[in-house]
Formats: sequence, structure tokens, C-alpha cells
Amino acid sequence: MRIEVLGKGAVDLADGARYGDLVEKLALADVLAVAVGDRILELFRPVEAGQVRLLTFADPDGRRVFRHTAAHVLAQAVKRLYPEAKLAIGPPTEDGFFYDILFADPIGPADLARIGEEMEQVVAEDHPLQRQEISREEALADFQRADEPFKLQLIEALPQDALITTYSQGEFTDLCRGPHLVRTGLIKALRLTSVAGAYFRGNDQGPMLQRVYGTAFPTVEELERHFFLIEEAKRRDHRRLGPELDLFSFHDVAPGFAFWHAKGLILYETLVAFSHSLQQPLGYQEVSTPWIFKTELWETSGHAAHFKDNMFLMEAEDEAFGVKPMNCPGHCLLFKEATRSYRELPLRYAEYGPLTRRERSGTLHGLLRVRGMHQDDTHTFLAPEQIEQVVTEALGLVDAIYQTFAMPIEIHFSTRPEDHMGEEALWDRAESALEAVLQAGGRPYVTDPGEGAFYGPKLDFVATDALGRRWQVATIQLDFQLPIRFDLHYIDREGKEKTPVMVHHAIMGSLERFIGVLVEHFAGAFPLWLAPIQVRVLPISEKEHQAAKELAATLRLDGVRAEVDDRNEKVGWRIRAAEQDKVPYVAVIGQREVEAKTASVRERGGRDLGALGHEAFARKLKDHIAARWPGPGHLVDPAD
RNA sequence: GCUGACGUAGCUCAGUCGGUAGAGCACCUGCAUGGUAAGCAGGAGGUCCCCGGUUCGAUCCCGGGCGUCAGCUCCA
Repeated sequence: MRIEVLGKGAVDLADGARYGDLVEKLALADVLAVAVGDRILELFRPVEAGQVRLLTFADPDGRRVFRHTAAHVLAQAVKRLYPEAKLAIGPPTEDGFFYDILFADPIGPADLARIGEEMEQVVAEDHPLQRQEISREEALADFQRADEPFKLQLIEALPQDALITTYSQGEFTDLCRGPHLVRTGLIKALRLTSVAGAYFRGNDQGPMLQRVYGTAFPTVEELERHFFLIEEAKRRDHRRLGPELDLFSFHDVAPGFAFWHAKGLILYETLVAFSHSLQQPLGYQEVSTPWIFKTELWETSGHAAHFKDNMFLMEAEDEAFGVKPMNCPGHCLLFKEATRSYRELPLRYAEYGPLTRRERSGTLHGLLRVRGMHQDDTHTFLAPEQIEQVVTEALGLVDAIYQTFAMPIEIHFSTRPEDHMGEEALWDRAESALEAVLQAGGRPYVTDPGEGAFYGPKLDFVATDALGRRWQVATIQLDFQLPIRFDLHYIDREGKEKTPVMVHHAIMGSLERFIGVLVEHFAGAFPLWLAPIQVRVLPISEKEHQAAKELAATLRLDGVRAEVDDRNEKVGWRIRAAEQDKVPYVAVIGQREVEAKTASVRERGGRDLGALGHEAFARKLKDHIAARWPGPGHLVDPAD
């Protein structure tokens, strides 16, 4: 038979051949599994009709197959060491795998080493994997006999007509739909990383299992690189760098609320100014609305019914109030203050003020998950035929901002959740409008069914940072509900009352989260335009203190954030301090520079830019700040 | 919110098998006036998270609370 292989052309195979024979014929040692249509198949499966895609570890699907088998190796090792342990589920994850297990006695981190050694043993034994299709009755009987209660629950939850399969390796058999590697020996490098609590099927009423995490790679080198990246992520952790760089802090008596220090507030204000500079030309008007409203407003908006658990509620003079978690209801009241004409649409409000959400205590995480935040929040009231224009402009804002930080973005289209309000027909209309814009822009996107807000479908944006980590940041949400709930109208061309549509968007998202992400993305070494201190002037000795102060004052007059470090320490010590503070430029002033009216400029990282005249230095700094240059670097071109 | 671990100087962390504690860095002072990532010397700094219990005595053991961390769930 003749099989079409993606990227390899047609291959002739004997009848009854398996995919492993195909891979062997092509002499490709690193193929782990194959994809035929939307199915992923093991190499031991007989060849079927249809074009074949070869999956290696470089392919996300191949990686999942590899680590799924690693999860089985973990389960096998655990059952050898703890025969009484009960297995739940063991899937691959983005960068590893886990297995949820109920141990008779909880295990601790110290037990991981022992389990890891047994896993190495299972790998060394190089068991071939086998797949069995079994009937529902057989499955129930098998796992009854094996005394695996969670597996029985899983089988019972399967649809009556589901194909039930098990996979075996050596003495170990697991309920699993696969697919898997063909041999355990392919897992050349693995490590268990942690153990944590997890509920069976995420049900916090059920038993708490222990989730054992690990990761696996085809080579030791890849495993080591993985852990290097984890170390690098720790080094960049904004919770460490933030206080270290004097940007922000937290206090036990205000969990989830940041103290913004002077240097951190510079980041905040610079980003808000950047946002404003992009949005103001599109007609967004910055406003400020109340932050505490009577419950009546939250009932109108629907927050009382759908968001109450996430709000701080309070009482004063026998009246119930709620602190705002979002700006939209306030902006609706603003819209309603006058009779609006179609000529005013799209009417756009922007607000950067504080929002408060009562996030559950266990979810708080530095700046990335807070209770007190500021968003680059906007609400646009528009006529239905303007949806495309407004959403397209918002997509342009996303591009402008994330390109500035060289962060690629991924678009998620989230559709109606179970807990939603409004008619199905309106939801259909909103969802198809968003999809139409995405398709018109020809952008790739993924659909997340059921992930929309309770008032409308949305586009969520995931940014990738310098370490390849992904962060949920921007959101653009379409809303047909709030205008109805607030009974909003505009007068159209024919003089008739019409209901406007709303678009909510936050492009940086929460400034708190965004700054947290940027701290990690840049490892605290911000580009010049964002850096809280842009230049540190460093006199060699007391004789140059005055000249240093004068240079700093001159730079400050040009809008450059410059300061003098005249501490009683040697130059080397102060250079090191500037480097640790991640200051983009150090301007050293000694006797030579005083006489020549120059400064010797050192770039963050160590490059010596030589002596620059004061005016030339200031001009270059100003230009690069205005251009939001992603540097440091390039302040002086080699050609200069 | 749930499960588990943790909470000692500004930071990173030792330590006390129950007898009120220590290092490095940072900070302050003095000497040294310095040339691109750590000069030398000295000093100050602690409610050992909070509240209760056990004990002659608790930072240490027990209980509760708060916070942090890792997960679960949720999300900007």
C-alpha cells in the first residue's frame, strides 16, 4: 500500500505494516507517534488510509504523547512502592505531567527521590507498551479487582457507547485512552518536581488527592535547559525584584493591595501616559467615576447576581454599598446623563482609576493577581454597524502596545458561559460579530467555548514574554446586555430611539499585572523610556560633586530622570550599585570631564560609550525616550 | 475558599533536643578622595507573625487566627 507522509512524499509499505515500519523505512529515529486526520496513533498501530503527519518531541502533540507515557511510568513506580495507593488521572501538561494519587499516608518531597529512582528503573527495563480494547463490563471487573475506585468512577462517567482502552507496560496496566510511546525506554531524562494537593475532578467536596508533578525529555540536555529556564524565572520573579528595585511592596494588613513606591509609580504613570497617547487620538475621553455605589446600581448592572462573590460589600447608615470591581456601570450612568445622538457615536470613555475585587485569598499572587488594581479601561457606546470599526481599532491598540515590548500575542475568542444573561439571539449576534472582525483581519485565533464574561463574548489576549511564558493580559469584550439593563438609548438618523452596543476593553489589562509581567519580561532592566532612573551621574571624588549636580539638573530640565550618586564610596562600588539597580546609563565625571565639559557614559551591561558633551548626551537621551527605544543600547551608533 | 508547607534583623538565611538569639549583605560612623561590578575599621539594629494553652520558664510543644508560598478552583 502507498501512504502519503506530510513533508516526505509517498511511501510504499507491505500490507499489514505498522506505523513503526513506516518510520523505520524513512530512517527517522526521533518520531514518537503519528497523526492521521485529527487522531494521534501509536507507532505500533496498523497503517490506515490517510495522510500521515510524523510527530516528534518538537511537536506539541508529540510532546504530550511522550509525557503521557512518563505519567504512566510514574504510576507504575508508585504502585511498586505503594501497592495500596489509588490512582486517579495522569495527563501531560504544558511542560511536564502529573498523576493524581491517593496515598494511604501522604508523601512528602523527600519521597519523590525514591519514586524517581524507581521510575528510572522502569525506564531501564524498557517495557513495550500494549493497547487493549475492552468492554465496559471487563473494564469495571478489571478495576474492581485492582481495587481502583477512581478508575471505576471514571469508567462509570464514560458514555455507554464509549470505546474503553487500557495500556499495559510490564506488570502495570492503566485505564487510558492513549496515545503512548511504544517503549518506556525512550524516556531518557525525567525528574519529579513537586507534590501538591488536588481534588478529584476539581471537586472541593470530594477527597483531596496528592498531585505528583514531574517532567520528561528525550535528552538530558533538554531537561537541563528546562530547569535552567525555571531558575531564570525565579531570578526574574517580580515579587523578589519589585521590592529589591524599590518599585512596590505588600503589607500583611492589606493582602492583595500593592504599595506603589516612587519608582514603581513612574512605571505606572509612564504606561498610563503611553496608553493615553494611543487612545486619545481615537477619541477616548478620560473620565473618573465614583468607586462606591449603592447596591441598587449593582442590581441594575447584574453584578449583584453574577459578581457579588468578587465584590467588597459594605454598609453605611443602614444602606448597602459595593466597591466597584469594574467601571462599566458608572460609564453607563455617564452615557445616560444626556439624550445622545447617533452623531456622538462611538462615544468613548477611558478610566484608569482604582478597581477592587474580592479575589479569594488563595488566588492572590504578587502583582499578577491582586484585589486592588488599575486598568487601562475603556467603554465605547456605539451603533451596531460600528462594531467592526471599534473592535478593529482596539486590535490596533493591542498591536501597538505589545509590539513596543516585543511580546508576541495570541488571540482567544471566548464564547458564552453557562452563567450568562440575556437572550440567546443577542449572544449569537455578538459572537458572530467578533468572529467576523477576526476573520476580516486574517488573524489566527483559538476559540475557548464557555469562557466569555456573563454579559458578552470576548477576545482575550495572551502575551509571550522573553522566557516564552504566556500571560493573560488584554481583553476586548462585546456587550449587548448592559445598554438594555441601563435602558440606554441614542436617537438615530430617522429620529428613532435605538439601543447602543458597548465594547469594553483593557489593552494592558490591569496595570498591576502588566507591570508584574514587564518586570519579569525585562528582568527588571527596563528600556530607557520606562526606567525609573534613566541616568545616574557619578562624580569620581568630592571635587566633582558640584559638576555632577549641574549635569543632573540639566538633564532633568530636559525631562530625563537623572540623579547623582555622591555616596562616600569608590567608583567601582557605585558602578556596581548602578548595575544592580539596573540604571540604563551611568555618567562618570572626573577632573578630565570637568575640564572638557563632558561625561564618560557607561551603558547598562558594561559597554563604554566614551566621553559625550552634555548637550549631545541630553539630546540623544531625549530622542530615545521619545521614540520609546527598546534599549539601552544604540544611544551612540558605532558610526557616530 | 479548599489542601499542604512556611513565618527569626531592611534582605537572604543559621540557631535554640524548652533556659528571651547569630552570620553575610544593606544601614550608620570614622579613616581612606577614589577612574567603570564589592577599600579598611568600628557601630547600631530583633514583640523570633498575633492571641490563647501546657510549663517554674515558650521563639521552640499544642490549639486558634492572620499572612506568605506551592497547588486546586477562579481570573485582568
